[in-house]
Formats: sequence, structure tokens, C-alpha cells
Amino acid sequence: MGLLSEPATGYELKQVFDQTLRHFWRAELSQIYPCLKKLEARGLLQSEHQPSSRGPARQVYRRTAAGQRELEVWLNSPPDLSPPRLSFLAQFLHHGELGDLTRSRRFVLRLQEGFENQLRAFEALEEHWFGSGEDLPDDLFHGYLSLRFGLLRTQASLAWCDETLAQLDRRLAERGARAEEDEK
Amino acid sequence: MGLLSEPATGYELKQVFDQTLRHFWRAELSQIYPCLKKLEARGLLQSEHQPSSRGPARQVYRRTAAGQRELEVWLNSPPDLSPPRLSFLAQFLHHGELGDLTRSRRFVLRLQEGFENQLRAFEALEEHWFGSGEDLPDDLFHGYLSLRFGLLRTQASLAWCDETLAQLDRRLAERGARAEEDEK
DNA sequence: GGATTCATGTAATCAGTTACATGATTTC
DNA sequence: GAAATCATGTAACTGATTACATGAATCC
Repeated sequence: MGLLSEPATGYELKQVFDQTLRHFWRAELSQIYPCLKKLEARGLLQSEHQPSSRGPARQVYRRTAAGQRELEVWLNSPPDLSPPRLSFLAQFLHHGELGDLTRSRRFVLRLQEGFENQLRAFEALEEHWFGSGEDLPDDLFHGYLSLRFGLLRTQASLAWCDETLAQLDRRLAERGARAEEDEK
Repeated sequence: MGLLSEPATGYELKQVFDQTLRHFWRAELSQIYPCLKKLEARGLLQSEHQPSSRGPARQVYRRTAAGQRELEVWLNSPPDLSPPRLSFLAQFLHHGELGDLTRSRRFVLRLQEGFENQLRAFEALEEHWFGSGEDLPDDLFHGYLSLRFGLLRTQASLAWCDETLAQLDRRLAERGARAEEDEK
């Protein structure tokens, strides 16, 4: 609903998800199309069949007055902060079972790589949409701040990787030292 | 599977979720029980019916050798970094539609409150399980680092709240100033 | 002629939540 | 006697993913 500030087709919404929201929301076409129909059936959206000059006909959706009201109700509702499941953290948590810290080390290196890619993607988005971040027009203001959220969190994740690698290396060094002593 | 390093009942697993994993994974009993049965049907777990001295009989599950192997395969599989959906960010992103920054401000204050509660919960857990964080026994090491992850991310979220409130206030001040000028 | 993009959808399946249902034991 | 805790589950529903299916227009 939020994305339909301008009328759009399901296909176009998908592109918005892929190009600008992918750091905190993704959606497949197979979810978008049925969802749009459902919202139309509830009277929150209204669609129009438009034959297109190039390519197949497009189904263009726009909000109804009722849809606008529902959206505003949602925007004013309290935020849900229940933490999402992080499977990689669950994996890491049980890495103790493997009894081999070098595995954990490799795992964290992969995480680090992933977070660095995310960070670069954020920076590219920031560059593309917002430049320096100063004097933003109203319609970009919230988008910029949402991006900042992702950026700060990813930086924190990278800081964790550094901290964790340091701790792992310290443990591994202690092990190594103890093993050498045992040999004597 | 990961939680069954020691044999346990579904009820006990639920308590682990609630008491120590709630910052990145939650599960309801109505999910846990069928899941345990499914894993047993797949031969990854094995259960034993134990009449209990106090209260109803308990169904105690333990990993089988096959279950142990599957677990290790999962632990060694690459991390999934696809970002989870954050509904509160989606809300904030579209707050521009409301045309009233004081609403956004109130929203961010609520977020801040929520994150502060999270932070306090983390600190309580840290205190309870790990004390200073120095010289941890092997079985607490990964748990401690997982907690650190949540802590660092929540701190980053709070930093975002501060930054965002400052930006909102700056905008609101500019608006106010401009409105006053218009009055003259 | 072949690949890519535009454009729409359905079906099967999986994961997870909410609500419902039961009942013993312990604590106050 | 009432409330809380221990203990197990089922049913209905919702949300989301994967795979399947179709077909025109454009670009190389």
C-alpha cells in the first residue's frame, strides 16, 4: 500500500522492491499479484486495465480513499520491534558443538564478506539517490533516513565481525600455546 | 536441533527460546511440538516417554547419530544474509505521506524506547550469564559473542534514533522559522 | 533466430501464529 | 478453592517461497 503513492503495476512494484528496498524488504511477483487482487477485493485499491504500446497490457493499481485511510492508520500504529530470526546467528551460536574454532573463524570471515557487500550496496544507493545528504527535498527525507538505518546496522555488524575475529584468534593462540607446552 | 546438545522436552526448549534466545529467535509450543515429531519421523531425533514425579509425563528428545550429522552439515553451511523484513522501517519510510513530521518524531521516540528496553534486556542477560566476559569456558564462548551481536546492533539502532531525531528537529525548526517569516 | 525485458498469473508447498483443548500438580 | 506452573498437543489460518505456465516486444 505504501508504495502506491503513485499508481503502478505489480511489475513496477517489484522493481521498487529490488532496486530500493532490498535491504529490508523483498517480495516476489507471485506474492505481489495475488496481494494486489486481494486489496482490490477489500476495496482498498482500484485497478485499471491499460493496453500498452510496447509489450502486454498492464494492470495499473491506485489507492482508493478507503485505502488511503487504512494506510494512514497503519503508519500511525505503534512499531513492532519483535526481533526477526537470524539463522546465521543461530548457526554461530551452536558452532561450539563443532569443537573446532577455525570453522567458526571461517564462518565469521564469510559473514564479514557478506556485510561488506551490503555496505557497498548501501553506499551505492546513497550516492545514487541522496548525494551528500544535505538539503533533501521532502519526498526523499524519509528514504534517506531509512537507508541510514541499514548503513549503521551493517557497520555495527562489521564491528562485531572484527571483535569476534579478534576473540577467536586470541583463543586459538592460547590453544596453540598450551598445545606446545604439552609437547614439552 | 542445535538446542538438543542435552536431551530435552519441547516444554524445556520453549524456555530456552524465551529466556536466552529471544533477541533473535522465538518459537511457540505449537510450533515446537509438531516440529520435534517431524524430526523424529525423519530419524534425526529419538524420543523417550518418561513418567514424571511431579506433573504429567514428559516426552524427552535426543539427537540420533544421523541428527548429529545433519546438524554439523547445517553448522558448516554458508550463512544466509538476506535481510529480514522490518515493518517499522517500512512504516517510517512512508511517513512522508502523512505530511506531518511531528508524527515521525513521536514514532521515532517510541522506537527509541523499544530499543532501550532491548538494550537493558541484553545487559541483564550479559550480567546473568557472562559477567565480565573474560576467561569464558568453551560452552559459553559462542553464546557470549551472539549476545554481543545483539548488543552492538541495538546500540547502532539507538544511534540512528538520535541522529534521526536531530534531523527531524532541524527540519521542524526550519519549518517553524519559515512559517514565522510568512506571517510577517 | 535467440536472448532479454515486459507483463501476468496459478499451484503446491512450507513456515509460523493464534486459538482451542486437556489435565495433573503445586503454591497460596 | 483458586491461580500458577508443568506438560502435551490439534486445527484453522496467514504469509511467503518455489516452481510452473504463458506470451508479446525489443534488442543483438
